[in-house]
Amino acid sequence: MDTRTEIIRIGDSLIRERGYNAFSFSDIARQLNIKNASVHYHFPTKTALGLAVIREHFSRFEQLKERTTKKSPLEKLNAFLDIYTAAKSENKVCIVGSLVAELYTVEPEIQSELKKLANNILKWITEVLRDGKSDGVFHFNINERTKALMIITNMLAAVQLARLTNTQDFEQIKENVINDLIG
Amino acid sequence: MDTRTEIIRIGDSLIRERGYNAFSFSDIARQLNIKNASVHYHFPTKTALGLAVIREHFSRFEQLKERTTKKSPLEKLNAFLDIYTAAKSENKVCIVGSLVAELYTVEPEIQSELKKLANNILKWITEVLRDGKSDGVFHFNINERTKALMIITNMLAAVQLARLTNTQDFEQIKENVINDLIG
DNA sequence: GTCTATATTCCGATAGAC
DNA sequence: GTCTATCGGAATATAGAC
Repeated sequence: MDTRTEIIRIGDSLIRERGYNAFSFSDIARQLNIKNASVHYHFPTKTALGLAVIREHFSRFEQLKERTTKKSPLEKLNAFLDIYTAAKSENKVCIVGSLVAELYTVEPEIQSELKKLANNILKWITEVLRDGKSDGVFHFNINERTKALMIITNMLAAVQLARLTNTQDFEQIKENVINDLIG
Repeated sequence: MDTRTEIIRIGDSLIRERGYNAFSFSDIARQLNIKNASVHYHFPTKTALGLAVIREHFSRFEQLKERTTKKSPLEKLNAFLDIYTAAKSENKVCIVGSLVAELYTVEPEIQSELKKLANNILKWITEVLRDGKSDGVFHFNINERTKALMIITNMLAAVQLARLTNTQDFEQIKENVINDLIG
């Protein structure tokens, strides 16, 4: 794999495990057995790397949407929830939940890119819920956007809380999100 | 107010607004018109200050519990939700949601104190839900601990997401948490 | 309890050789 | 594309005067 891609992968990992302000180019260099300055060749500034990391998540989310276009709303939702299961298994939080805590310390470009990502996700989940409801598969009596917010907040904070309470709590929350919707 | 208390107040504010790794003793000194070294007189290390901030929240939570001992479960829950409303009004996140994102960058004492706080909150909300259910005021069909987790994750992430999506989203989530329980 | 001064370390970033 | 070397700045922390 090329160095640029590896840098993004490690950067993402460090941000979601330790936070944006806690990682340095040296951390990445060390893991790749190259020098600090070499990382700067690929990403002149930390902001440039931060943007690339968010855009990687953007791209993966677009792929998830494409991959599931012809699937059922339930399958779509499950594909989305799997993102958090993967994060939890590595004891990482999601990119939104990580960067939002440090939002006012990062440059405006990163802030606005993160907002775009969060709103993009919210919009898609809202549509999935609407479709699932008209199919008669999902059951809820509030507007779709609010229901989407309830589910996203459950999952986003579930991976965060999993670091502090019981390991099984994450699975309990995830299971309940689905059961509440289809039960 | 004495300097020590002021330092805790400003430290808490900075942690919840910008994150633990993004604030410095100089930030606090500047706001108090004193010098870096004077802050170190009150708190020899950043870890000592971080611990004091968490313990301040611990103490406030204990006060909330005492203050509401004779109140109804619904009033207790509302008092708890008000913590997040207050945070949201200042565009801050809650102390747990802030520090958990940087958990693996802080010293073990802070990690363990934060775990104690989170589990203490979870335990109390679980009991409040159990009481409200036996009173016939709260309605839900899953175990109390899981329901408590659902509510806490909703609120914890609601203040975080409020930084990225619409301002009204927080109120929508809060309203739905209550309605879902009593409706 | 606050100050000046300073030690140490680390970080983001750049210049220029290879 | 990676290296060595280095700059400027900021952070945590301490010593010692007032």
